[in-house]
Amino acid sequence: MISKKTKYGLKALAMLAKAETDAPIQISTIAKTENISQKFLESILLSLRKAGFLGSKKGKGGGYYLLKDPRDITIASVYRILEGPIAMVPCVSLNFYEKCGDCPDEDACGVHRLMIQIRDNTLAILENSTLADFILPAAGKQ
Amino acid sequence: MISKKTKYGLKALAMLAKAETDAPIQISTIAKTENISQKFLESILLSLRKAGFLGSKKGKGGGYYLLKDPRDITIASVYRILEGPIAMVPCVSLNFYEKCGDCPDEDACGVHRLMIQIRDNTLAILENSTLADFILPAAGKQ
DNA sequence: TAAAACCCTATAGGATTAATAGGATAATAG
DNA sequence: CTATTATCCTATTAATCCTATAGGGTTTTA
Repeated sequence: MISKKTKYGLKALAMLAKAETDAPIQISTIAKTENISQKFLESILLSLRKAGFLGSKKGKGGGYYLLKDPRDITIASVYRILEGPIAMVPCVSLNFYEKCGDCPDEDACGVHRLMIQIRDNTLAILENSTLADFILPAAGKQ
Repeated sequence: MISKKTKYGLKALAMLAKAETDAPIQISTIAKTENISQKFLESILLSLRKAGFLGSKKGKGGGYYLLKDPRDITIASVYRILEGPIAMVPCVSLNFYEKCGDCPDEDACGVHRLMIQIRDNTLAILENSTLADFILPAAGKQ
């Protein structure tokens, strides 16, 4: 299960991607449309901006806008920013690796081997899904 | 990321599957071998027994043992018992469905559609992985 | 210069996780 | 029959994480 933070982040990104305009959209607009607590959404969009997905404009007429083509924003990359590791256990994470406290020998650990398989399969899905998949009706990929 | 509960449960099941004997193995033995808090492991094995995966024997010479063939215990089923839903959001969960608080129309929600795809792909992996995959060296499936 | 809108930090309440404690119950060995 | 072994079960706790809120600061535009 992903956190609401990640879910809200994805919904916000989807809305920005659908907009198809370069004009910034305000936090309050997104919050109302998607039924998200505005203050909570603020912190989420801030993270996404610092991660390089979003640009922002301050002052009257300001707001947030996408910096990249939706096809170049993978779900995997958003997931890592908002949710953290994609792997099920730290000892098989590529980007957030941590050694197991228990388990002296990773190569001898059956759980470890299985988790690597699951990680690779999951990654294949998340790396191949992009924001663009939100917009189009669920047709095949181009 | 899965909880330690699920990870410990999988390690314990893997150890029981490897044992290849009908003789019960004691909690203390599993806890020491796998470096798991014994009391914590107790509650985990209890859940797995109630779920029908394990049998137990009390008293001297007692312990836990597998009730099924390792090939008939899918990772998905263990995951659901110890961790909960496999889906990333409740509104696409098959076994633990819950309607979104936000999001009035599920069919119109881009996140919803994507999460269904991810769920189906993840399920395909977890339903096709079994305890038996822990035992054999990572060779191809039979 | 006033209003709009993002920027940033802190914090609080609640839920969940991980572990511990302590005993009750059942089975076996001698 | 009794002592020992080992599971069974409930309750509690400490720590962490999640979600949300508060409250102002800063920048931009009209």
